[in-house]
Parts: sequence; structure tokens; C-alpha cells
Amino acid sequence: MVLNGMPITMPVPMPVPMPVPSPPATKSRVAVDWDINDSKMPSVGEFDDFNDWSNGHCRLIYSVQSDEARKHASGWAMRNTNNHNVNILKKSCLGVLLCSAKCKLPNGASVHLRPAICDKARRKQQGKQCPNRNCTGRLEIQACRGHCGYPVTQVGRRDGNGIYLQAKGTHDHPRPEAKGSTEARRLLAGGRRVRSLAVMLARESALSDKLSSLRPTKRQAKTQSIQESKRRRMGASDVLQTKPELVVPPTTYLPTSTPTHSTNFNQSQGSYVPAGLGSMTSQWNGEIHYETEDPSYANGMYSYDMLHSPLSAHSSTGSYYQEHKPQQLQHSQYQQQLSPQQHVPVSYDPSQPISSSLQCGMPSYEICDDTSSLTSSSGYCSEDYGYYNGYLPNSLDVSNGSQSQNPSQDASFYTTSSEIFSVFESTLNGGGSSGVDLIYDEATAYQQHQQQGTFPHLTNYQQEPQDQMQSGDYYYSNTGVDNSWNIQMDATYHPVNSTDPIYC
DNA sequence: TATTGCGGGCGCC
DNA sequence: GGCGCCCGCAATA
Repeated sequence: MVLNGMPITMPVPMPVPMPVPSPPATKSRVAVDWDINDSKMPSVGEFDDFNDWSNGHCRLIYSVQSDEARKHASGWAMRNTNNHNVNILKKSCLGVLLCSAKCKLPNGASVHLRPAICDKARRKQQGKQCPNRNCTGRLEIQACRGHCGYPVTQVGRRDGNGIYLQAKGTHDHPRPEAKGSTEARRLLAGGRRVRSLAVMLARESALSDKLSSLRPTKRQAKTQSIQESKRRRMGASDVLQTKPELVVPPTTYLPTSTPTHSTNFNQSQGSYVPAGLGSMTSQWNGEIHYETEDPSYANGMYSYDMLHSPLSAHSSTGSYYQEHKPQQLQHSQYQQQLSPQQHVPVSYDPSQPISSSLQCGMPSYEICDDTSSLTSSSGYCSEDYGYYNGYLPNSLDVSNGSQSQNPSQDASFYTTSSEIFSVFESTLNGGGSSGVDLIYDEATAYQQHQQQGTFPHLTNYQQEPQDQMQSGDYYYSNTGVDNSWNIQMDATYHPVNSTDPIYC
């Protein structure tokens, strides 16, 4: 995160945010403390980039120019809840639809559908047969209990030129498929093979993550544009100079709860950023970095979020803050009692009642003080972008320098989800397994984590950029008309080594 | 048909 | 009173 030349590192700890007087106008949002219930919201000179996958306690300030912010859009299935305050819109998470049999798709991905927002529609979803034709399981709602046993909530209000969003809680379930996927599937429902649906579902999450991971913030693009131009002039080999940095010892990947801001694209909430990469400015990294000193992460406190995708680096410009609260102190002490090797994985089983560890007061997972904050980050509505199982090669030149460097950031680049769906349909049924095999599915990773009791090998994640650079299996072309993009699978593509795990 | 925003109402703490 | 949650309604896509 680049904040008008301000240091990218957040001062830790931040002062206690409540109650505080409204800060002076146009103060950097990073330095601003506010609460959604404040009578007057602070004015800031810059805004966060929209993130539809915000997670954890966070406060974001969006510009009123952001359509998504105005709509209070979210990748999570959030339903409106009445807070009896006309000035504040409150939403709570509905969780995710999972297969009761916990089946796996051929590619190893799991089923994680998006619950309908409408109660009636949601009731219809539940109990339906798993979209995986090879599975006899039923769809079940995995309720969100990430906020002291209650669903994660987010409240938003508009004030002046900003849209203030405050999230409370950390989602304790896999991400549902993105909104656009559900809609697109509905449009194409009927006569479609359920297998396609299931496979698409598996792909959707990974692809949306992938896309998001490739999309920098606008601010990032600005700051990187010049550098990227220089790199291009130096040649592709120079672009890959960061490769050695990407493979790190697995013992160093655990992030911490000490978020710092940078200009790269890492997964905002709990990225697998090794210590040595904390300052790395590779475009493959998210912008929030967690250093490894804090045992909170090392002990699995936020293990799920980290698991759910190092690839889903949503542009994050959230105002991360940390408070000095007794609860947090206790939590810290608790964590410090554990050695770095003593991971405390959050046991997660959708079929089981919420773990007591998730309840309020349990130190290892969620700080249930609404004002306490370990925050997450921001990205953009993935459903508005579309999904693909490839990457945007650097050579992809999209009309201008900024876009060419970071094409995924430009709204004009993204096709609608339905368009992408069509692409998937053609490739899913005829593209063979090459594409499917490249999927990294966050839910799968989550389950793997549960099975292994530890994190996936970091190298797999950090290896991803290399794989992407080497093995893009899609071609992208733009007709130049209506921003219409064509994505074609490269049938000639074969992984360098089919036995090597590839997460895309 | 589903989403979204709004609001009444209830129960719990 | 704050909060979560249920329900219904209307506008909209």
C-alpha cells in the first residue's frame, strides 16, 4: 500500500480507536481512527480499494465513486440485517453451502456453493443433491460463526465522500463461490450437466482467487507502472529475477498478526509471506505482510484465512489497526506460551457444531471485542471480473501502459461472469484435465490443512508465480470491440512435470 | 426468480 | 439499549 508517499509500514500498535474525536479533514485513512457509530466520520484524503473478500476485524473507507462500495457488495454471502439504524447498513454472513458427504471433485476440490441471500431460495438450496454427480451427498449450510459464535457482520455507512465499512469477525468457513458464478449458472441452468456445474464450482474459487491475486490496486499500479516498464525493457528474464525469492524454507512462511503495508499483492488476510519476503515487492504478493515474529499466526490462530488462499491476493488498502486491549494481551500471552512448533490448528469440521474455540472468550481464534481489531484487507468484486484458470502474461498489452502492466486491475479488462462461464463450459467439457489439474482450491486447501494439521507447504504457493510464468494454459485476446476478451485454452500446453503439484 | 434495502418485531444479555 | 435474528415488503435486476 502506498499512501501518498507515507511509509508502508503500519505503526504497531495503533492507538485505541474508541472513543476518539474526529480527525482533521483529509487525514490519511491509515492514521484515522473511527467507529461506524461515530457521530461524525473522519474525512480522508484517500480511499481504500474495494475488497469483496474482506475478512477479520477491519475498517475500510471507500470512495462514493465505488459502485461496489455503494452497493455494499461482498464476495461473502451477506444478508441484510436490521440494526434499527437507518444510517448504518448492517449485513451478516450466511456461511457457505457444503456437501454433506464432503465429497471431492475429480480435481480434489470440494463443493462450496454460495448460499442464496433470500431465505426462501436458501431453504430450497439446502438438502439438494450435491452438484457433483458422483456424490450422493446433500447440500448443507455451513453457518458462519466467525464473530464470537455469531455470523461475521459488516456495517457500512455513507458520510461525505466516503463509504465507511467496518467488519467484525473472521469467517470460519471456506469462501462460497463468487456471486457471479451463481448467477451465471442459473442463467445457464437446465440441461447442463451437473458435472460441469461441479467442476466449474471447483474452478471458480481458484480462478477468482487467481484473478484477484493478479490484480493490483490502482495505487499499486501507479507506483509500479514505471518500474514495470523498466523491467519490460530489460527483458523477460529480468522480470523473473524475483523467482529465487519465491522459494523459501517452509519454516518461514507463517505470517504474523503484525500487518504492514507494502505495494505488492499478497493475500491480505494472513498471507503466506515468509520473513524474507516481507519487503519483497514482487507483483505476486499482496500488500499486507505479516512478519513471522508474532506467534498468533504461527499457532494457527488465523490458519484458515491463510489457507484459503495465498493466491487470493485481493488488493488491500484496509486500515489495519491493532488495539491494546486486555483481551488481546491475554491472547498474546497465550500464544507466547506456545513454542513455534506447537501449532494450534483450528479444528474445523463443517459437520460438527461450532468449536468452543470459536466462541467468545477463547483466545486462540477470535477476539470478540468489537473494537479489537486484527484486520484484513480489500480487493475487488471478483464476480465482476470473471474467472479463469490462467494468468495474465506480462506480454498481454491492454491498450495502455498501466493496464498492460496490471491488466487485471482495469475494469475494462474483465469480462462478465457469464462470459467467463461460457468459456468454462467450452473448456470444461472439452478441455481435458489439464486445466482442472491446475486448480488450487481454497476449500481443498482448507481441508488439507485440517487433515494435515498444519499448513501446506509454502513452496507450493510461492512456486505459483513461476508456474504461471512458465505454464500459462490460456491465451487471451481482445477483439478491441466492447472490451470483449477471448480466453482460449492452450491445448498444447503440458505441465513441465505432471507429477509436480501445481497450484494455479 | 433472486437480490437488495428497509423496517417491524421478538428474544437475549 | 445493543445486538442477533426472523419476517415481510417493495424496488430492482
